[in-house]
Amino acid sequence: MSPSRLRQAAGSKPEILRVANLEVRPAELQVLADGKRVGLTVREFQTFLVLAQRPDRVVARPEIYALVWGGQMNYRDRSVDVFVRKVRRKLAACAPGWAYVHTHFGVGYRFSPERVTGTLKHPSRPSGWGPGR
Amino acid sequence: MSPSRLRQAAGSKPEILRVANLEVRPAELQVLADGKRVGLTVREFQTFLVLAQRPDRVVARPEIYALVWGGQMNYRDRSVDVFVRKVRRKLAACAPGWAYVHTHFGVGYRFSPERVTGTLKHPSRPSGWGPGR
DNA sequence: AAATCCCGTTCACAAGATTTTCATCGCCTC
DNA sequence: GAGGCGATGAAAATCTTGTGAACGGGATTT
Repeated sequence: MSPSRLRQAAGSKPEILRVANLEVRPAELQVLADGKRVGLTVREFQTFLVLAQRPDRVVARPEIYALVWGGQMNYRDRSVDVFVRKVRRKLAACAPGWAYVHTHFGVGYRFSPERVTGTLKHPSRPSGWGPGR
Repeated sequence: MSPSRLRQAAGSKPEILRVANLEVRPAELQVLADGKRVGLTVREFQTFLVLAQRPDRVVARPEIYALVWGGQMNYRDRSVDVFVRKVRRKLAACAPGWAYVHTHFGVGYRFSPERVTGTLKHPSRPSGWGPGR
């Protein structure tokens, strides 16, 4: 996938987003957690933005793929997973005690900032939640 | 691109800028580091000024290009990179131990004076960072 | 007018980062 | 408990940026 188409999509929604302890700046491809700059790469930022712009909604994997990479996702393409993981890791490093991206088994991911109590095996997991849209 | 349009843009913000050990004089197209004048050429100065006037902000390559050269940047035009390098070199020569222009992979550059610890291979690189203006 | 000098552009290649692809392990559903 | 799906870590493939140097035009000097 050419990286050019990606960048333009990045600037499509210039509005700055503020949720919980986060500040997302589409124009600068930057995310701040507690004021600290989370060093997301362009692709990572894109993936995160798609979710952050749809808070509390479960976004299906193919939809995320289509929005970030464009085109249709191949049956077992793991790109989305890999990037969600990278984003999670970096966010966790900047803001321990927070969980932002939740997994919906068999469907996709959902963005909703949550404080994390103690030591959870996985960054997050839902329980009751209907599909997005 | 004609060099005339360039010069006028240079004088657009006559205010003298002082940051860290630098003094930037738009009116004279001069930059002083620790009082010593860094011999920047017009183009070099222009490139540097665009960044220096936007401290701590990541400025995209195309934006830099548009401001200095005017017009749209071709997909793989390396002009900006080349001039950033020239500026870096001259600044480094006048003020060792300082890093001013930082690279943001896939995006562009950011100006923020920083002391450099020991021997770094590259002039600079980003990672985590405080909020940009 | 010819020789130089200075500066902006463009190349080619090396060095670095990021994105993609694989293989494996563990958890979730049925 | 079996099979499917997601989480991970790491290697492989790509794409960007850093550099040094060559090329050319224009201005200046001799």
